[in-house]
Amino acid sequence: MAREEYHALRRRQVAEAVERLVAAHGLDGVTVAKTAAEAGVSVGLVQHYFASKDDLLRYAYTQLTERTLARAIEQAEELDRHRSRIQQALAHALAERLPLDEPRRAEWRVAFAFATRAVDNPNLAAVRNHTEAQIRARLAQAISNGKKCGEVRNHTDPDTQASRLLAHLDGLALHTYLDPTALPASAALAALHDYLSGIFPGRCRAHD
Amino acid sequence: MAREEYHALRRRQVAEAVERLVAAHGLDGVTVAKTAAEAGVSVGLVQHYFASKDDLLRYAYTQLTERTLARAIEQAEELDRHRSRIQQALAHALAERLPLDEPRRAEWRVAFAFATRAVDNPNLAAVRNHTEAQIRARLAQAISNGKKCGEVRNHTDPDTQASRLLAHLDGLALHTYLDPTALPASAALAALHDYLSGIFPGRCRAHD
DNA sequence: TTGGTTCTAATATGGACGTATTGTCAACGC
DNA sequence: GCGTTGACAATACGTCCATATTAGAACCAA
Repeated sequence: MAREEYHALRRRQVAEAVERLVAAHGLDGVTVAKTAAEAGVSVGLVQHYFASKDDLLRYAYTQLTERTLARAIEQAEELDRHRSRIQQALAHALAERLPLDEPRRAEWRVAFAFATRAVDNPNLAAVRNHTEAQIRARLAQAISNGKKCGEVRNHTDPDTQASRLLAHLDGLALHTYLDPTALPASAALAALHDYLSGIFPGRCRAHD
Repeated sequence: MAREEYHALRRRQVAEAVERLVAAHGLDGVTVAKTAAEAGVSVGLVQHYFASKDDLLRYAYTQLTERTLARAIEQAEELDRHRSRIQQALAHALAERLPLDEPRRAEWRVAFAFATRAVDNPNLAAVRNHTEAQIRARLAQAISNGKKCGEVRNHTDPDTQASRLLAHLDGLALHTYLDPTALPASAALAALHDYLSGIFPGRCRAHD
Protein backbone atom coordinates (compact mmCIF):
# COMPACT_ATOMS: atom_id res chain seq x y z
CA MET A 1 0.00 0.00 0.00
CA ALA A 2 1.26 3.43 -0.88
CA ARG A 3 2.35 5.54 2.03
CA GLU A 4 -0.30 8.13 1.26
CA GLU A 5 -3.08 5.58 1.14
CA TYR A 6 -2.00 4.21 4.47
CA HIS A 7 -2.03 7.67 5.92
CA ALA A 8 -5.57 8.28 4.71
CA LEU A 9 -6.70 4.91 5.98
CA ARG A 10 -5.41 5.59 9.45
CA ARG A 11 -7.12 8.94 9.56
CA ARG A 12 -10.37 7.35 8.51
CA GLN A 13 -10.07 4.68 11.18
CA VAL A 14 -9.66 7.29 13.86
CA ALA A 15 -12.46 9.44 12.44
CA GLU A 16 -14.79 6.48 12.54
CA ALA A 17 -14.01 6.00 16.18
CA VAL A 18 -15.00 9.62 16.72
CA GLU A 19 -18.33 9.00 15.04
CA ARG A 20 -19.05 6.02 17.23
CA LEU A 21 -18.27 8.03 20.31
CA VAL A 22 -20.50 10.92 19.26
CA ALA A 23 -23.33 8.51 18.50
CA ALA A 24 -22.96 6.93 21.91
CA HIS A 25 -22.16 9.86 24.17
CA GLY A 26 -22.54 13.09 22.24
CA LEU A 27 -19.83 15.46 21.13
CA ASP A 28 -19.01 16.34 24.70
CA GLY A 29 -18.16 12.71 25.28
CA VAL A 30 -15.38 12.78 22.73
CA THR A 31 -11.90 13.09 24.16
CA VAL A 32 -8.63 12.31 22.50
CA ALA A 33 -7.94 9.51 24.94
CA LYS A 34 -11.33 7.89 24.45
CA THR A 35 -11.03 8.22 20.71
CA ALA A 36 -7.69 6.45 20.79
CA ALA A 37 -9.12 3.69 22.96
CA GLU A 38 -12.18 3.31 20.75
CA ALA A 39 -9.95 3.06 17.69
CA GLY A 40 -7.65 0.65 19.49
CA VAL A 41 -4.59 2.83 19.15
CA SER A 42 -2.51 5.06 21.36
CA VAL A 43 -3.00 8.73 22.06
CA GLY A 44 0.29 9.37 20.35
CA LEU A 45 -0.99 7.92 17.11
CA VAL A 46 -3.99 10.20 17.11
CA GLN A 47 -1.69 13.12 17.72
CA HIS A 48 0.53 11.99 14.91
CA TYR A 49 -2.27 12.00 12.37
CA PHE A 50 -4.14 15.04 13.61
CA ALA A 51 -2.57 18.33 14.54
CA SER A 52 -5.19 19.05 17.19
CA LYS A 53 -8.51 17.88 18.50
CA ASP A 54 -10.22 20.51 16.43
CA ASP A 55 -8.51 19.14 13.36
CA LEU A 56 -9.74 15.68 14.28
CA LEU A 57 -13.32 16.82 14.68
CA ARG A 58 -13.29 18.75 11.45
CA TYR A 59 -12.01 15.74 9.56
CA ALA A 60 -14.61 13.46 11.11
CA TYR A 61 -17.36 15.89 10.22
CA THR A 62 -16.15 16.30 6.65
CA GLN A 63 -16.01 12.55 6.31
CA LEU A 64 -19.57 12.22 7.58
CA THR A 65 -21.11 14.90 5.40
CA GLU A 66 -19.38 13.66 2.27
CA ARG A 67 -20.61 10.16 2.88
CA THR A 68 -24.22 11.10 3.50
CA LEU A 69 -24.28 13.52 0.59
CA ALA A 70 -22.90 10.86 -1.72
CA ARG A 71 -25.52 8.43 -0.52
CA ALA A 72 -28.34 10.88 -1.11
CA ILE A 73 -27.09 11.64 -4.59
CA GLU A 74 -26.79 7.97 -5.38
CA GLN A 75 -30.33 7.40 -4.11
CA ALA A 76 -31.66 10.16 -6.29
CA GLU A 77 -29.82 8.98 -9.38
CA GLU A 78 -30.93 5.43 -8.84
CA LEU A 79 -34.56 6.50 -8.83
CA ASP A 80 -33.90 8.78 -11.75
CA ARG A 81 -32.75 5.80 -13.76
CA HIS A 82 -36.02 4.11 -13.00
CA ARG A 83 -37.81 7.18 -14.34
CA SER A 84 -39.73 7.76 -11.16
CA ARG A 85 -41.46 11.04 -10.62
CA ILE A 86 -39.09 13.70 -9.34
CA GLN A 87 -41.23 14.01 -6.25
CA GLN A 88 -40.75 10.33 -5.49
CA ALA A 89 -37.02 10.50 -5.99
CA LEU A 90 -36.75 13.49 -3.66
CA ALA A 91 -38.93 11.87 -1.06
CA HIS A 92 -36.64 8.87 -0.90
CA ALA A 93 -33.45 10.88 -0.90
CA LEU A 94 -34.63 13.31 1.74
CA ALA A 95 -36.03 10.60 3.98
CA GLU A 96 -32.44 9.49 4.42
CA ARG A 97 -31.99 12.60 6.49
CA LEU A 98 -34.81 11.80 8.89
CA PRO A 99 -34.09 9.82 12.05
CA LEU A 100 -36.61 7.16 11.08
CA ASP A 101 -34.88 4.17 12.60
CA GLU A 102 -31.99 3.52 14.94
CA PRO A 103 -29.15 3.66 12.39
CA ARG A 104 -30.43 6.84 10.83
CA ARG A 105 -31.14 8.23 14.27
CA ALA A 106 -27.52 7.66 15.23
CA GLU A 107 -26.31 9.30 12.03
CA TRP A 108 -28.59 12.25 12.51
CA ARG A 109 -27.42 12.60 16.06
CA VAL A 110 -23.82 12.85 14.94
CA ALA A 111 -24.56 15.25 12.10
CA PHE A 112 -26.66 17.42 14.34
CA ALA A 113 -24.09 17.51 17.10
CA PHE A 114 -21.55 18.81 14.63
CA ALA A 115 -23.99 21.26 13.09
CA THR A 116 -24.76 22.85 16.42
CA ARG A 117 -21.15 23.07 17.40
CA ALA A 118 -20.52 24.72 14.05
CA VAL A 119 -22.17 27.85 15.40
CA ASP A 120 -19.19 28.61 17.58
CA ASN A 121 -16.61 26.92 15.41
CA PRO A 122 -15.87 28.54 12.05
CA ASN A 123 -13.99 25.48 10.86
CA LEU A 124 -16.98 23.24 11.30
CA ALA A 125 -19.30 25.94 9.99
CA ALA A 126 -17.38 26.03 6.74
CA VAL A 127 -17.77 22.29 6.32
CA ARG A 128 -21.48 22.45 7.06
CA ASN A 129 -22.29 25.41 4.87
CA HIS A 130 -20.41 23.95 1.97
CA THR A 131 -22.38 20.72 2.12
CA GLU A 132 -25.70 22.44 2.67
CA ALA A 133 -25.08 24.69 -0.32
CA GLN A 134 -24.53 21.63 -2.48
CA ILE A 135 -27.72 20.01 -1.27
CA ARG A 136 -29.72 23.18 -1.76
CA ALA A 137 -28.37 23.57 -5.27
CA ARG A 138 -29.40 20.02 -6.14
CA LEU A 139 -32.84 20.50 -4.67
CA ALA A 140 -33.29 23.70 -6.63
CA GLN A 141 -32.21 21.88 -9.76
CA ALA A 142 -34.73 19.13 -9.10
CA ILE A 143 -37.51 21.66 -8.64
CA SER A 144 -36.41 23.46 -11.75
CA ASN A 145 -36.54 20.20 -13.67
CA GLY A 146 -39.99 19.68 -12.26
CA LYS A 147 -41.11 22.93 -13.82
CA LYS A 148 -39.92 21.94 -17.26
CA CYS A 149 -41.57 18.62 -16.79
CA GLY A 150 -44.88 19.87 -15.52
CA GLU A 151 -44.74 18.53 -12.00
CA VAL A 152 -44.13 21.99 -10.58
CA ARG A 153 -46.10 25.18 -11.06
CA ASN A 154 -44.55 27.80 -13.30
CA HIS A 155 -44.49 30.59 -10.76
CA THR A 156 -42.57 28.48 -8.21
CA ASP A 157 -39.13 29.85 -7.41
CA PRO A 158 -36.72 26.90 -7.17
CA ASP A 159 -34.18 28.52 -4.86
CA THR A 160 -36.75 29.76 -2.38
CA GLN A 161 -38.61 26.49 -2.30
CA ALA A 162 -35.40 24.51 -1.98
CA SER A 163 -34.41 26.51 1.08
CA ARG A 164 -37.80 26.10 2.64
CA LEU A 165 -37.96 22.42 1.89
CA LEU A 166 -34.62 21.85 3.53
CA ALA A 167 -35.68 23.86 6.54
CA HIS A 168 -38.93 21.93 6.78
CA LEU A 169 -37.06 18.66 6.55
CA ASP A 170 -34.65 19.60 9.29
CA GLY A 171 -37.48 20.87 11.45
CA LEU A 172 -39.23 17.54 11.16
CA ALA A 173 -35.98 15.73 11.84
CA LEU A 174 -35.25 17.88 14.86
CA HIS A 175 -38.63 17.33 16.42
CA THR A 176 -38.72 13.63 15.74
CA TYR A 177 -35.28 13.40 17.21
CA LEU A 178 -35.95 15.43 20.33
CA ASP A 179 -39.36 14.03 21.17
CA PRO A 180 -40.51 11.03 19.14
CA THR A 181 -43.70 10.78 21.17
CA ALA A 182 -44.81 14.22 20.01
CA LEU A 183 -43.83 13.62 16.38
CA PRO A 184 -43.39 9.93 15.57
CA ALA A 185 -41.12 8.96 12.72
CA SER A 186 -44.08 7.90 10.61
CA ALA A 187 -45.76 11.26 11.12
CA ALA A 188 -42.57 13.05 10.09
CA LEU A 189 -42.39 10.98 6.93
CA ALA A 190 -46.03 11.69 6.16
CA ALA A 191 -45.44 15.40 6.70
CA LEU A 192 -42.50 15.31 4.31
CA HIS A 193 -44.61 13.65 1.65
CA ASP A 194 -47.41 16.15 2.08
CA TYR A 195 -45.01 19.04 1.91
CA LEU A 196 -43.48 17.69 -1.28
CA SER A 197 -46.94 17.28 -2.75
CA GLY A 198 -47.42 20.98 -2.21
CA ILE A 199 -44.37 21.75 -4.33
CA PHE A 200 -45.03 19.03 -6.90
CA PRO A 201 -48.78 19.11 -7.44
CA GLY A 202 -48.67 18.04 -11.07
CA ARG A 203 -47.83 15.08 -13.23
CA CYS A 204 -44.83 14.87 -15.46
CA ARG A 205 -46.07 15.41 -18.98
CA ALA A 206 -43.49 13.22 -20.64
CA HIS A 207 -40.20 11.50 -20.01
CA ASP A 208 -37.80 12.37 -22.85
CA MET B 1 -38.69 40.77 52.25
CA ALA B 2 -39.89 37.33 53.15
CA ARG B 3 -37.29 34.63 53.46
CA GLU B 4 -38.71 32.65 50.61
CA GLU B 5 -38.97 35.60 48.28
CA TYR B 6 -35.36 36.46 48.89
CA HIS B 7 -34.35 32.93 48.15
CA ALA B 8 -36.23 32.93 44.86
CA LEU B 9 -34.76 36.28 43.93
CA ARG B 10 -31.22 35.07 44.44
CA ARG B 11 -31.84 31.99 42.37
CA ARG B 12 -33.22 34.10 39.57
CA GLN B 13 -30.22 36.41 39.67
CA VAL B 14 -27.87 33.51 39.24
CA ALA B 15 -30.02 31.93 36.53
CA GLU B 16 -29.94 35.17 34.59
CA ALA B 17 -26.18 35.15 34.71
CA VAL B 18 -26.30 31.67 33.23
CA GLU B 19 -28.43 32.93 30.37
CA ARG B 20 -26.04 35.73 29.60
CA LEU B 21 -23.15 33.30 29.56
CA VAL B 22 -24.93 30.89 27.25
CA ALA B 23 -25.86 33.72 24.91
CA ALA B 24 -22.27 34.88 24.81
CA HIS B 25 -20.29 31.64 24.82
CA GLY B 26 -22.67 28.71 24.46
CA LEU B 27 -23.58 26.13 27.04
CA ASP B 28 -20.05 24.78 27.04
CA GLY B 29 -18.89 28.19 28.18
CA VAL B 30 -20.89 27.98 31.36
CA THR B 31 -18.92 27.05 34.46
CA VAL B 32 -19.87 27.53 38.05
CA ALA B 33 -17.01 29.92 38.58
CA LYS B 34 -17.89 32.04 35.55
CA THR B 35 -21.53 32.08 36.52
CA ALA B 36 -20.62 33.36 39.95
CA ALA B 37 -18.40 36.04 38.46
CA GLU B 38 -21.07 37.07 35.95
CA ALA B 39 -23.63 37.33 38.73
CA GLY B 40 -21.15 39.21 40.90
CA VAL B 41 -21.24 36.67 43.68
CA SER B 42 -19.00 33.95 45.04
CA VAL B 43 -18.86 30.32 44.01
CA GLY B 44 -20.03 29.45 47.48
CA LEU B 45 -23.23 31.39 46.99
CA VAL B 46 -24.05 29.53 43.81
CA GLN B 47 -23.43 26.29 45.62
CA HIS B 48 -25.58 27.42 48.47
CA TYR B 49 -28.58 28.03 46.23
CA PHE B 50 -28.12 25.15 43.80
CA ALA B 51 -27.37 21.60 44.76
CA SER B 52 -25.33 20.97 41.64
CA LYS B 53 -24.49 22.44 38.28
CA ASP B 54 -27.15 20.30 36.70
CA ASP B 55 -29.68 21.74 39.10
CA LEU B 56 -28.54 25.22 38.13
CA LEU B 57 -28.92 24.56 34.42
CA ARG B 58 -32.33 22.98 34.84
CA TYR B 59 -33.56 25.97 36.78
CA ALA B 60 -32.20 28.42 34.22
CA TYR B 61 -33.85 26.50 31.41
CA THR B 62 -37.19 26.32 33.19
CA GLN B 63 -37.00 30.03 33.84
CA LEU B 64 -36.33 30.72 30.17
CA THR B 65 -39.07 28.53 28.75
CA GLU B 66 -41.67 29.86 31.14
CA ARG B 67 -40.83 33.41 30.26
CA THR B 68 -40.93 32.91 26.50
CA LEU B 69 -44.11 30.88 26.68
CA ALA B 70 -45.79 33.57 28.74
CA ARG B 71 -44.72 36.19 26.25
CA ALA B 72 -46.08 34.24 23.31
CA ILE B 73 -49.39 33.72 25.07
CA GLU B 74 -49.61 37.37 25.93
CA GLN B 75 -48.88 38.29 22.31
CA ALA B 76 -51.59 36.00 21.06
CA GLU B 77 -54.13 37.27 23.56
CA GLU B 78 -53.31 40.85 22.80
CA LEU B 79 -54.04 40.29 19.13
CA ASP B 80 -57.08 38.29 20.01
CA ARG B 81 -58.46 41.28 21.84
CA HIS B 82 -58.01 43.34 18.70
CA ARG B 83 -60.02 40.74 16.81
CA SER B 84 -57.29 40.07 14.30
CA ARG B 85 -57.50 37.02 12.14
CA ILE B 86 -56.24 33.93 13.90
CA GLN B 87 -53.61 33.57 11.23
CA GLN B 88 -52.30 37.03 11.99
CA ALA B 89 -52.19 36.39 15.70
CA LEU B 90 -50.29 33.16 15.19
CA ALA B 91 -47.87 34.77 12.79
CA HIS B 92 -46.95 37.37 15.36
CA ALA B 93 -46.70 34.95 18.24
CA LEU B 94 -44.63 32.43 16.30
CA ALA B 95 -42.32 35.04 14.87
CA GLU B 96 -41.14 35.60 18.43
CA ARG B 97 -39.48 32.22 18.14
CA LEU B 98 -37.50 33.11 15.04
CA PRO B 99 -34.01 34.61 15.40
CA LEU B 100 -35.01 37.66 13.41
CA ASP B 101 -32.83 40.21 15.17
CA GLU B 102 -29.99 40.21 17.65
CA PRO B 103 -32.05 39.98 20.86
CA ARG B 104 -34.21 37.18 19.53
CA ARG B 105 -31.16 35.51 18.08
CA ALA B 106 -29.56 35.49 21.51
CA GLU B 107 -32.71 34.09 23.08
CA TRP B 108 -33.03 31.45 20.45
CA ARG B 109 -29.41 30.54 20.89
CA VAL B 110 -29.95 29.93 24.58
CA ALA B 111 -33.15 27.97 24.11
CA PHE B 112 -31.57 25.90 21.39
CA ALA B 113 -28.47 25.15 23.39
CA PHE B 114 -30.62 23.76 26.15
CA ALA B 115 -32.84 21.85 23.75
CA THR B 116 -29.91 20.06 22.20
CA ARG B 117 -28.40 19.22 25.52
CA ALA B 118 -31.77 17.87 26.54
CA VAL B 119 -31.10 14.93 24.27
CA ASP B 120 -28.60 13.51 26.70
CA ASN B 121 -30.09 15.01 29.82
CA PRO B 122 -33.47 13.66 30.96
CA ASN B 123 -33.92 16.53 33.39
CA LEU B 124 -33.69 19.13 30.66
CA ALA B 125 -35.71 16.94 28.31
CA ALA B 126 -38.59 16.92 30.77
CA VAL B 127 -38.56 20.70 30.92
CA ARG B 128 -38.50 20.99 27.15
CA ASN B 129 -41.18 18.45 26.39
CA HIS B 130 -43.49 19.93 28.94
CA THR B 131 -43.25 23.37 27.38
CA GLU B 132 -43.51 22.09 23.84
CA ALA B 133 -46.64 20.14 24.70
CA GLN B 134 -48.24 23.31 26.00
CA ILE B 135 -47.36 25.21 22.86
CA ARG B 136 -48.60 22.43 20.62
CA ALA B 137 -51.87 22.27 22.51
CA ARG B 138 -52.39 25.99 22.08
CA LEU B 139 -51.58 25.83 18.40
CA ALA B 140 -54.02 22.98 17.94
CA GLN B 141 -56.65 24.99 19.76
CA ALA B 142 -56.02 27.96 17.50
CA ILE B 143 -56.38 25.81 14.40
CA SER B 144 -59.49 24.24 15.82
CA ASN B 145 -60.93 27.69 16.41
CA GLY B 146 -60.03 28.52 12.86
CA LYS B 147 -62.18 25.65 11.67
CA LYS B 148 -65.22 26.87 13.55
CA CYS B 149 -64.57 30.30 12.23
CA GLY B 150 -64.05 29.39 8.62
CA GLU B 151 -60.39 30.28 8.29
CA VAL B 152 -59.38 26.63 8.23
CA ARG B 153 -60.62 23.81 6.01
CA ASN B 154 -62.91 21.29 7.63
CA HIS B 155 -60.80 18.23 6.91
CA THR B 156 -57.72 19.75 8.58
CA ASP B 157 -56.58 17.84 11.65
CA PRO B 158 -55.54 20.38 14.31
CA ASP B 159 -53.10 18.16 16.18
CA THR B 160 -51.27 17.01 13.09
CA GLN B 161 -51.05 20.48 11.64
CA ALA B 162 -49.93 21.94 14.94
CA SER B 163 -47.05 19.48 15.14
CA ARG B 164 -46.03 20.17 11.58
CA LEU B 165 -46.30 23.90 12.01
CA LEU B 166 -44.07 23.83 15.02
CA ALA B 167 -41.56 21.64 13.22
CA HIS B 168 -41.60 23.96 10.23
CA LEU B 169 -41.08 26.95 12.48
CA ASP B 170 -38.13 25.38 14.23
CA GLY B 171 -36.65 24.26 10.94
CA LEU B 172 -36.77 27.81 9.68
CA ALA B 173 -35.34 29.07 12.94
CA LEU B 174 -32.57 26.50 12.87
CA HIS B 175 -31.51 27.32 9.34
CA THR B 176 -31.68 31.04 9.82
CA TYR B 177 -29.67 30.61 12.95
CA LEU B 178 -27.01 28.33 11.49
CA ASP B 179 -26.54 30.10 8.19
CA PRO B 180 -28.28 33.44 7.77
CA THR B 181 -26.77 33.89 4.31
CA ALA B 182 -28.57 30.80 3.03
CA LEU B 183 -31.87 31.68 4.71
CA PRO B 184 -32.07 35.36 5.70
CA ALA B 185 -34.37 36.32 8.54
CA SER B 186 -36.75 38.02 6.13
CA ALA B 187 -36.99 34.88 4.03
CA ALA B 188 -37.74 32.80 7.11
CA LEU B 189 -40.51 35.18 8.08
CA ALA B 190 -41.95 35.09 4.57
CA ALA B 191 -41.83 31.29 4.63
CA LEU B 192 -43.68 31.24 7.93
CA HIS B 193 -46.40 33.48 6.54
CA ASP B 194 -46.77 31.35 3.44
CA TYR B 195 -46.94 28.20 5.48
CA LEU B 196 -49.62 29.68 7.70
CA SER B 197 -51.57 30.74 4.63
CA GLY B 198 -51.63 27.10 3.65
CA ILE B 199 -53.30 26.16 6.91
CA PHE B 200 -55.54 29.23 7.03
CA PRO B 201 -56.68 29.74 3.45
CA GLY B 202 -60.07 31.20 4.33
CA ARG B 203 -61.62 34.24 5.88
CA CYS B 204 -63.29 34.28 9.22
CA ARG B 205 -67.02 34.34 8.59
CA ALA B 206 -67.87 36.31 11.69
CA HIS B 207 -66.51 37.44 15.01
CA ASP B 208 -68.85 36.38 17.84
C1' DT C 1 26.60 0.36 8.72
C1' DT C 2 25.17 4.81 9.63
C1' DG C 3 21.93 8.43 9.94
C1' DG C 4 17.53 10.35 9.34
C1' DT C 5 12.68 10.29 8.73
C1' DT C 6 8.25 8.24 9.85
C1' DC C 7 5.30 5.85 12.88
C1' DT C 8 3.78 4.52 17.42
C1' DA C 9 3.67 4.49 22.37
C1' DA C 10 4.13 5.96 27.15
C1' DT C 11 4.32 9.44 30.16
C1' DA C 12 4.62 14.21 31.80
C1' DT C 13 2.63 18.83 32.30
C1' DG C 14 -0.30 22.28 33.28
C1' DG C 15 -4.74 24.06 33.34
C1' DA C 16 -9.78 23.95 34.01
C1' DC C 17 -13.49 22.29 36.33
C1' DG C 18 -17.17 20.57 39.84
C1' DT C 19 -17.59 19.97 44.29
C1' DA C 20 -16.18 19.35 49.26
C1' DT C 21 -14.48 21.52 53.19
C1' DT C 22 -13.86 24.95 56.28
C1' DG C 23 -14.43 29.39 58.24
C1' DT C 24 -16.92 33.75 59.30
C1' DC C 25 -20.66 36.38 60.68
C1' DA C 26 -25.31 37.68 61.67
C1' DA C 27 -29.96 36.56 63.21
C1' DC C 28 -32.83 34.15 66.16
C1' DG C 29 -34.83 31.00 69.71
C1' DC C 30 -34.43 29.66 74.38
C1' DG D 1 -26.04 35.12 76.97
C1' DC D 2 -25.54 31.30 74.20
C1' DG D 3 -25.85 27.75 71.17
C1' DT D 4 -27.80 26.85 66.68
C1' DT D 5 -28.81 27.70 62.14
C1' DG D 6 -28.68 29.92 57.64
C1' DA D 7 -26.15 32.90 54.32
C1' DC D 8 -22.07 33.54 52.21
C1' DA D 9 -16.90 33.41 51.11
C1' DA D 10 -12.39 31.37 50.39
C1' DT D 11 -9.90 27.75 49.35
C1' DA D 12 -8.62 22.98 48.90
C1' DC D 13 -9.13 18.55 46.45
C1' DG D 14 -9.35 15.29 43.01
C1' DT D 15 -10.38 14.47 38.33
C1' DC D 16 -10.18 14.95 33.58
C1' DC D 17 -8.40 16.73 29.59
C1' DA D 18 -5.47 18.53 25.49
C1' DT D 19 -1.17 18.77 24.39
C1' DA D 20 4.05 18.47 24.98
C1' DT D 21 7.86 15.63 25.61
C1' DT D 22 10.53 11.76 25.23
C1' DA D 23 11.71 7.37 23.67
C1' DG D 24 11.87 3.50 20.78
C1' DA D 25 10.87 0.76 16.47
C1' DA D 26 10.75 0.35 11.52
C1' DC D 27 12.17 1.65 7.23
C1' DC D 28 14.77 3.92 3.67
C1' DA D 29 18.91 6.44 1.83
C1' DA D 30 23.78 7.12 1.52
